[in-house]
Amino acid sequence: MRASSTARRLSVVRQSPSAGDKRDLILKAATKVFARNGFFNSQVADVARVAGVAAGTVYLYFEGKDDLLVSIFEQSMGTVLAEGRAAIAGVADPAERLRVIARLHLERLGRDKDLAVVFQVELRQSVKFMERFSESFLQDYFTLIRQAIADGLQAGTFRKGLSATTATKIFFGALDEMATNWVLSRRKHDLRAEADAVVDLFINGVKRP
Amino acid sequence: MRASSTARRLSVVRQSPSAGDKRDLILKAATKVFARNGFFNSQVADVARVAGVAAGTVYLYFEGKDDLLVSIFEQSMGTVLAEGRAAIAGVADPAERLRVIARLHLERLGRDKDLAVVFQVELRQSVKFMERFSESFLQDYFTLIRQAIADGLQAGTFRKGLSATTATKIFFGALDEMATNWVLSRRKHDLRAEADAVVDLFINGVKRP
DNA sequence: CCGGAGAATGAATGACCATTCATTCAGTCC
DNA sequence: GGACTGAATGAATGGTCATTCATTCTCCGG
Repeated sequence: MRASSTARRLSVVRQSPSAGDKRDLILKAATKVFARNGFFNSQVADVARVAGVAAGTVYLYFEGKDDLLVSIFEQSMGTVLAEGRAAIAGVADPAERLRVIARLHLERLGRDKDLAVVFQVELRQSVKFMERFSESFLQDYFTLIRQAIADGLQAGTFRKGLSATTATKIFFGALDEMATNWVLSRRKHDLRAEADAVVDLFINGVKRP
Repeated sequence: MRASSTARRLSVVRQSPSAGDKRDLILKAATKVFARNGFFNSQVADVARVAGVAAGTVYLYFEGKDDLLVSIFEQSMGTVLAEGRAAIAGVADPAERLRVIARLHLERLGRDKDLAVVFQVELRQSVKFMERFSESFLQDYFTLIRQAIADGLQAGTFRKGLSATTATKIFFGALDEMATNWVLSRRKHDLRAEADAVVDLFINGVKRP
């Protein structure tokens, strides 16, 4: 977390044909290693070994150990946000838009257990880390959700007087807990299948109508 | 996380008048230090200094650094569970019981920022830690919630066909996210005040009736 | 086939810190 | 007051890695 050099930028500039591949390779290895041992119990050398490169090579593509974790987050969130925006682009109904988001959210994590572990557990290392994440991509993700809720309020399909911000946190919290629970539970149920239950409960509540 | 000796048990047996006090003192110091630096970036020596004792003294009361973290969790959860059970004992209405739980949950964390940080961030260090926690006290906490929901289903005040387990995760997830968000947000709103919003949304959903 | 440039290597370095334990301290009893 | 006991101390130890960088490898143009 110390350095602030240009390693990443350089790696982008590097023209060798397999440069991007190797970066991805290391990132994938890091995801696996961090997921299985935890970030602080993982050695950079482990990541290198799993990636099939020497320890020093990691430092050609990343600023240091911390940068590996940060990069996993940034890369995944970048993809997720892009996919999310694309997926809801054509969906007008706010409730339906929330459903799309919930499905994407749980499907993505349910597809890659290691990534899910890193997201649900390893990324929450320290307040400093989390504050940093919360401020960037995660903020955008929250905005995606809040927008749908705000639209529902605007359109009058959602109850008046609701706080969009609070509802957003609750919606995200519900999804987040489903994912965490899945990561920690021994018996592996289908995470994706739970998206509809979350959305349904969020829309209708538990009370008998 | 290695040893499994009897340090803790001994400290309970110890008869010196201030033994319990000192253990608490160290635990409180650990909460503060872990909250501010993160568990892995904290040194046992820091905890000792804040507690006003020598480094070695910590080992008279705890098995090691890990035991500090585990003990913070166990002590707090023990209290919370006892308080929670007592508080809902006289409350018959399931929805009202959920309200009591939500208030207690957010009030307790809102009262002690350091404790909140440790619970929302530091305790989620690694899957190994979390699995261990999930299996013990947290399981009991979930049961507390699930029972209220099951009762609501039984009584017919909650919608038929709902999965109590899923609803429990969603309810807990919502509370959990409120707490995490509070911990990470710069402007300190009143966490306790959000309990009602969570319960209300959980009961009624967002849709206009 | 040679020279050179960029990539990759991995052994060596230097910090860092949990834990131990020989020593000191403080209180109690006779 | 002196000997005993358990509590507390904190300097020393040992092990663990992140990171560096001198060296080796690979590949390409001429």
